[in-house]
Amino acid sequence: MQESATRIGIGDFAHACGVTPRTIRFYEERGLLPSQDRKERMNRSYSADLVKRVERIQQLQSLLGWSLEDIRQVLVLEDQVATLRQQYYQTDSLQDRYHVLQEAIDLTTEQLQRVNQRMKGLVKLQKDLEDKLAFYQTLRDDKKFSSARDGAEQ
Amino acid sequence: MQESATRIGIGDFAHACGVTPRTIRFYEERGLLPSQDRKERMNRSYSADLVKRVERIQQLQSLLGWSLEDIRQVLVLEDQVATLRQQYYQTDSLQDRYHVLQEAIDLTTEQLQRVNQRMKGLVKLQKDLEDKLAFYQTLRDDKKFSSARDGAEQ
DNA sequence: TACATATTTAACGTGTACGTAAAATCCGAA
DNA sequence: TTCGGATTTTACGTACACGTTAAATATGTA
Repeated sequence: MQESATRIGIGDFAHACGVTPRTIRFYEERGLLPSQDRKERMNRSYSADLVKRVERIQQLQSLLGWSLEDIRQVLVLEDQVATLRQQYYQTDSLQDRYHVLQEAIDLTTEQLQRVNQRMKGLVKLQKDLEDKLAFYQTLRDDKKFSSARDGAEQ
Repeated sequence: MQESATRIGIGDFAHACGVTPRTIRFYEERGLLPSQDRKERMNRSYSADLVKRVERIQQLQSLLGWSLEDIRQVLVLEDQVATLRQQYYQTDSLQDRYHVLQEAIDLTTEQLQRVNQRMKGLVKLQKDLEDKLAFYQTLRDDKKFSSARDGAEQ
């Protein structure tokens, strides 16, 4: 029964998220952030815990290269599960609960697969780069090059 | 002294790369693929080993989320080093060789840092997803839910 | 209550990475 | 040599993820 926690304006909120207000409104427009029911032209306000949600959006965007629509679908399902968790035993349809959970599991599994695929690619790329780096360094420190470098130093 | 190896048209080449001819021309236009010196309206032709280059472009694009301009800079430097490797001991300026190598090393190091950063993020995301998945599965397989599920099964 | 500053909606603009269409031209097989 | 499909250049179009501007309105402070 707490009074509404400290809520901040879109400027401070966006700054806390490391984005611009435009981005926040854009996310709301695309259904990634909850659209508040505010009276005509009333200003938006945010609780600080929503920052995590924006950070998660950026995470999925930069790390997995997903579109905002992809991300929205993930968030929607996560929200459903969160709701389910709150209403734990009071939910009307038990079948619905089960199905939402199953959907969440399927989606999360798919996400994990994508993550693992990326991981594989990244590991390969990492190895390639390390090999390349070692090769360059070998060339650089090669005696024939060292002598050249000596010549280059003054 | 081999005669020019089997060269293929842009259609087959693009297909081998898993992209469209438009993409190939676009990459050439942006300096990611060598612009061939062909007479007026002569058709482009490609040797199959160039496929690797396009695959590398896609790799950096999808795994690191780099822009084509970023990728171009990397490729240009790699090309310089490759050239250097060919001319190994016949290069005019030894200082130039050293500087190109040093640039390549710096750039590769920077790439590695970016890769490692992404890797960290991915590992974190992976862990989050695994935890989430386990949580969902626990909820689903919870006895209170199992009984609900039993009710749902006809 | 006056005022400075922040926020609002609406609309158009931007950069990236291509897609698509059209008309001319090229190239290889018959 | 002729013909049909592939390729050429040119140019406009598109999807995404915001940026920018402008005019009106809201909000916090003196």
